[in-house]
Amino acid sequence: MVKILGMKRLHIDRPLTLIGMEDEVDRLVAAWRRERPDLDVEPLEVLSRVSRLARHLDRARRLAFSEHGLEPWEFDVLTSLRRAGAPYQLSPGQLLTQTLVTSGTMTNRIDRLAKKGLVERLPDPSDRRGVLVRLTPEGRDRADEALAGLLAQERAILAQLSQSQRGDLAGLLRQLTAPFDNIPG
Amino acid sequence: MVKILGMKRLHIDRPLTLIGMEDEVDRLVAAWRRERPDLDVEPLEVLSRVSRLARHLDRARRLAFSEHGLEPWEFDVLTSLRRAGAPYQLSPGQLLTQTLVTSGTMTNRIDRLAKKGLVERLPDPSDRRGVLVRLTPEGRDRADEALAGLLAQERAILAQLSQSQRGDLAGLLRQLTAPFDNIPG
DNA sequence: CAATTATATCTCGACGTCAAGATACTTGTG
DNA sequence: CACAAGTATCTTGACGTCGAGATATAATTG
Repeated sequence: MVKILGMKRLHIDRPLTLIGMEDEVDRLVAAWRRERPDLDVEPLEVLSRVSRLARHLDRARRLAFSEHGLEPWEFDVLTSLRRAGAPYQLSPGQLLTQTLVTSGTMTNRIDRLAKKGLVERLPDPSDRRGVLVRLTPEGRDRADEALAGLLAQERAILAQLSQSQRGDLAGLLRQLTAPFDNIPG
Repeated sequence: MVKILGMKRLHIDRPLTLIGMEDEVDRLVAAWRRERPDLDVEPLEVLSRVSRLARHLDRARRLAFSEHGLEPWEFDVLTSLRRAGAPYQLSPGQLLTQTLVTSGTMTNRIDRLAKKGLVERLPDPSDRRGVLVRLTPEGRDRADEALAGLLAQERAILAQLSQSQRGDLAGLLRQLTAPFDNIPG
């Protein structure tokens, strides 16, 4: 790599063959530096990796869940209810905020889960506009099984990192997500 | 927090009020530890944050791009071509692997971009099955503008971290993405 | 060189999501 | 208490994606 005196090149040359492997984002960043040497594309080093990794995780999860006959979106809803604790019920509105989807989507999801017998809709006794969505016993079991499978898969992916690296990574990511999660982003 | 002797509790108590803010995943993990104290949910600390952050980034990007009259998927395709360098052309197949979508989706995307005059389809002179997708001058300009906007936004998000933290984060993420990007995941 | 297999792209129908608006109920105000 | 504003959920239509299969061309093999 060419050294350019006086130019802000804050990233450090890494001997990739020793420390780790090159990834798609390294290639992407190199391409931008070639095509747009006037731009500082350092942000992509972090945020493009986040997006791409998320994409890969989606695919991997889809696979893991299919072994339990669940779609990712089904898992999201069922586990939100499961986490709520007995009696495993939340309003559609509470489910919205947890799953980051719109209300139309959630109505549709609840419909389909109810048809499969994994949740049931109950009238909210304290607000007649409202509804409560409750996990059925089968829904609860399916959620628990799928969670165990997911964790096994995720542990395998994270085996790339040491325990302390995982802690560091979680901490750094928290710093980035906290503004979104706390300020109504 | 309760201390449980003899139990593997590898995460470290952090004084959140001093070091940073709690995020949605902290709440999620706390809920699981309450509902399923038998499970080790540590993997979620990293990978759920990756997924949720990616989701937030999608939304933020959508906003940034809309100022330039582009959708995120349009940006993905246009910038893939832009990065390729002059004459800014790639086959649909090359675009597939860069954007992680299926061939049916890419056909559709190219159709729509061509209708907007941002790309054009040319026959591949060396393979009559093939097609080349080429950026138009306007397509190139739009890609460059949108990229500048995106980088500005991402820099703002990353201002949460110091320079060295950004470097650390990029490195840790690379270790996780490299297996997906190199082994045909 | 014919037959087979592989590759590149496109077509098409099903599906999930979103955004905007509709409906029904509740809360706050005077 | 009446009325306006707010809230919770559902409905609807447009849209983008996927996945399986179709078509056309290339590469391989005997």
